[in-house]
Amino acid sequence: MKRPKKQRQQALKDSIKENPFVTDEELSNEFDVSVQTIRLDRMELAIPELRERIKHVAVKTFEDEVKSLPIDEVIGEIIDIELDKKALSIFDVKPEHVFQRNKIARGHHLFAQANSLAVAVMNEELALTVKSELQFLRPVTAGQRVVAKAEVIESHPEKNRAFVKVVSSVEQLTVFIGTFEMYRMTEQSEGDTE
Amino acid sequence: MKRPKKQRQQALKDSIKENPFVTDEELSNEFDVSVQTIRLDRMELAIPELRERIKHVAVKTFEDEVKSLPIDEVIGEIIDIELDKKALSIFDVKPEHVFQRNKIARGHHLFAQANSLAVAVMNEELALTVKSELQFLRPVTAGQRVVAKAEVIESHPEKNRAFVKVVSSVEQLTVFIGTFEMYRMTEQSEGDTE
DNA sequence: CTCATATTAGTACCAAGTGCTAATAGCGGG
DNA sequence: CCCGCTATTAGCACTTGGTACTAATATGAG
Repeated sequence: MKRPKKQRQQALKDSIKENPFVTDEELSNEFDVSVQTIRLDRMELAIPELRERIKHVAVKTFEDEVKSLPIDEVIGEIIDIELDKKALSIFDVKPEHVFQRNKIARGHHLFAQANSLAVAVMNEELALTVKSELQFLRPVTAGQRVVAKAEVIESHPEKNRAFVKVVSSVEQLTVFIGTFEMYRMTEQSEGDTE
Repeated sequence: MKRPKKQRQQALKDSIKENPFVTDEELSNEFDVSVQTIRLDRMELAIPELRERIKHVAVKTFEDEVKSLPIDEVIGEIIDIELDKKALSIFDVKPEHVFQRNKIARGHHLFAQANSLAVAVMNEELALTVKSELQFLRPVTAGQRVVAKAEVIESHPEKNRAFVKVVSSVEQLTVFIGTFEMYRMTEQSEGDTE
């Protein structure tokens, strides 16, 4: 017979993690054991019942929602902003942001934080990035907090352009510098083909 | 007597919106009516029961979570790769990648695709981006497929440096150009799984 | 074979409901 | 004052997805 109580329990854990909305009965079909066995497994693994799992997820989002809504599409949390002048955001580097091998953050996360901030600092919400130059000066690793400071260094409202410089640092040490040429999409002006 | 059926229902709506985790019984205390009245009210207002409300919130977050995860590893699907020479990937722009207002893809996704590809084309997996210059030539919208072509244009193995140029296009039309200066983290390459 | 563990079955019970029927309250109009 | 109407309340059966517990049965290892 299938001896794999351990395997089943591992698979069970994975399965529930992947889809917390699954009932014991569905699981019992999936693993071809009785519902009771699933229940025993859950007890041993200290996995709560469906409703508690769902509630947990819901509570989490509900709490997050308050935080994430105002900033919506921004990577990193905006701490301070002075429209058309400067802005500041922080981004905590977590394991999912880094290369597995050396724990160094992938460049596009730093870029995303800086670019989001550059977009946010513009007085228009519909700002697009036209050009940018980046320097990745020091590697950033998981667990570090990156503070990005954006500054509008040149503004040409008549041409719908502005230049934003973003400097990101970890504990006072500069890790990234980017300059962004931004385009303001006032009204429906399409085709920013440059 | 309190005539306010309408007021109560309005208050009920607000109350549930503010805290979806409240049971009918709690509501019946809050409004000093019977549980049945609360139920009738919910029916009239088409407000689902507690569990369904919670589930709804949970599903919403869960989907968001899955969506926001893929900014993890390689962005875009690598179609063809010739190490140290060139590589090609495609990236389908989906609703979650664009600004809600004008459906234009956020810059960091294009960057992420290009940067990921630049990293991938390097013979080392532990390649870091040092500098880069980007041009966002045309807006890309949801539903479009971005094809990125990376080419190693200069290689200095002795200095552990290489320059990669990435050109991204949608239907033959160039939308993005980026040049990346990459740094090889050679070290002594260990077990190369992944 | 025997013993422990694993699994299954079955029962009672719970929370938070739905769905339904029926009783009652309150009040306004004729 | 009674009629009729809506609003409210009560009560019961049933549902989901469980918990808690007991008991029976497999199954495998020593």
